[in-house]
Amino acid sequence: MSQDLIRLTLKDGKVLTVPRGISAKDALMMAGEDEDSLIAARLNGNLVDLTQTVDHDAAMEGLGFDSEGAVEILRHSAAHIMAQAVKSLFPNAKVAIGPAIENGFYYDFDVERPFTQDDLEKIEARMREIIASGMEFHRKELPREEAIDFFAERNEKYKVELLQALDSPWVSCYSQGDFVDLCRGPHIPDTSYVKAFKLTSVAGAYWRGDEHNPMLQRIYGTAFFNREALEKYLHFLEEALRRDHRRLGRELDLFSFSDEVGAGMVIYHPKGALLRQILEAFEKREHLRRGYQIVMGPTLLKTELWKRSGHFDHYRENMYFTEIDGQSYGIKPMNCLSHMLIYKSKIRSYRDLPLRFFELGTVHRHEKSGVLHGLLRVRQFTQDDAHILCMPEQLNGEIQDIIDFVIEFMGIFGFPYEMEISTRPEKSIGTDEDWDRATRALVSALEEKGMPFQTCEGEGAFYGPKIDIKLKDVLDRKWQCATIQCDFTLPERFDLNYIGVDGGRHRPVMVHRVILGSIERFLGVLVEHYEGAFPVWLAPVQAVAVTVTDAQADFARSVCEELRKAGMRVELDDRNEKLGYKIREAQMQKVPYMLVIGNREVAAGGVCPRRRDGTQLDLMPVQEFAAMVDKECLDATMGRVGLGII
RNA sequence: GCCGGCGUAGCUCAGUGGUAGAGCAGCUGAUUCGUAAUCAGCAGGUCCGGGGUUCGAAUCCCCGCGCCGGCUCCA
Repeated sequence: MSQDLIRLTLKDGKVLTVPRGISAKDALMMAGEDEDSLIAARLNGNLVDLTQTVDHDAAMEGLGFDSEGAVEILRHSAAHIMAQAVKSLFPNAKVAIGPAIENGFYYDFDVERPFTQDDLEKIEARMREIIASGMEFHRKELPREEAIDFFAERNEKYKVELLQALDSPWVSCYSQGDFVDLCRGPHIPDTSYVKAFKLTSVAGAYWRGDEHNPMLQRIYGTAFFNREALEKYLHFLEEALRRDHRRLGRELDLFSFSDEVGAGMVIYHPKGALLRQILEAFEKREHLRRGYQIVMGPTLLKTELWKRSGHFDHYRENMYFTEIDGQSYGIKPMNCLSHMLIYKSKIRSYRDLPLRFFELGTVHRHEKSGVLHGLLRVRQFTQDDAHILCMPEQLNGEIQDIIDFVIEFMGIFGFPYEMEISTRPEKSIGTDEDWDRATRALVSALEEKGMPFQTCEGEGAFYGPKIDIKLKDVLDRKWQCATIQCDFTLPERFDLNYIGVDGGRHRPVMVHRVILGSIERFLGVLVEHYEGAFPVWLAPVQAVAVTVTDAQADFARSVCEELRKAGMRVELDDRNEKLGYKIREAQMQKVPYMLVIGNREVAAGGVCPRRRDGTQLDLMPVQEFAAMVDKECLDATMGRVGLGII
């Protein structure tokens, strides 16, 4: 083969012989790719610009609009365009970093005054000009020192700082028009590829995320290859807004917050409290079925005890303290302490293990004011918390049981989920042997269950490795709820032990775990997931009886009474309003069943249920309706919950 | 905690220095009606709290509380 030819292996396995030094774009066009749909290329697995020249044999693949990673390249380029616009409007602005993120991009700027909404509009307008002019992105490689001089000259101290932290002697910069930015690339060929974008918000953000650093101004935006995709995304945002649990919580009269009470404290109204009671009743039954014992500990415990557990040293900032009779007490931020004391209340034998203590434990954590968010981030919340104390050889089985528990619950609520194992972090306690054994127990439990999982190296708690379960709601948003954590410190600090078969004392292994996590957060997620239209087994009000006129009130009352006796949660709407009005209201309250009661029903002595989705069922006796709803509840919960759980 | 925005009737919001408003919800009355809003009338406010500027503050300034969007933190 001639020296001037190289061989490119294409995605479909075909080999293309091309001149050495050809651009990625020309090579891909020779391979039959459509110029208009290409935005970048993959060379030996690495993303590169279309203008990249190829000097050696390689594997090559074109990146089209729909390819994985394509939209990230677009968004990153959009961030550059935004930075160019900002620099042209605010020449004194210093640029920091501007990556693509999930659903969009951002760029951080150091500016004299924060951006306003007006500024965003001006920036958007300038971006549109830049996009319309179709400026090409040019890559330039230069020695790092040269780049430092370049940016230092332009007073771009953040870029200089970034460059100084880099190891490589050569770096790359990209320019479009007069704007030059330090960047690894790749980028879209020219600015006109950004067919649809929007700047969404502006917020303060610390340089490198560290609160000791200066605060920069971050502008968020998003970009797409076509207008429809942007519209779809904006529609998704609207959808999320409609499902917002804070709004639905008010509209459905579930809960509220009050500035007189204080930030981050939930007030449950009757329907919200009922919903929570249903969840809790369900949980208690499920834990008892699985051999957990329900326990209850106090809210206030002496500070001395928090010192012994290590919470005082490691978690004090988040705790509330008070003084009673000259004694310092701390309000519990976790439930483990009394569980430790229950374990220690008598001598334990290996025959007693495993012990599984379950508590719907209400804890207080002093979260920073800026992070509070509806039910999802509060200062007082209740965990479905349990601590399992077992022999090391029982650990694997216990973990498997918990995983089964989680899987079953996620199935009942209709959530897909992902699992992650987090391993030993740098700052941690315990022997290597402990960590290995516990980590292996977690990994093998997941493997034996055939569960796929991700590994997050060094992300474990300082006291032990953990499995986190992230559920995904109907809008594909991820929420952390369940977590399974091994703990080497507490059994040690509280000197827990059991008498083994050999008659000697041994240290039990401890597992902290929650299934729903915080009941508050889980409720918030549930509200958003179902958009407030709870499945009938969870709905605080399962049916509303609606009279057509006053004449049916007595019969309607007797229907409600009968249904209540059967365990149904039912309300009566006998107000002097037109039927349509009452139906509309029940519909907006998302009640699963409406029982319209007019003269026909009175005469027949039965009900004609109407489902929330508008389907109309035939006349049936009241008892038959109750049996039907009971079955519906049981079917949705794998036979666990019927009528009358509360 | 930090940056920015915001706080007016139960809810959604108008009102930018000169007598606090609308729609929905509520109450009263009429209407007694068959599957997503009947009509009329009435009532409803420490304009988040405190301080200041001003002849006069919902409106301007300061402090605090709370909410929203982020950052950060998350044993």
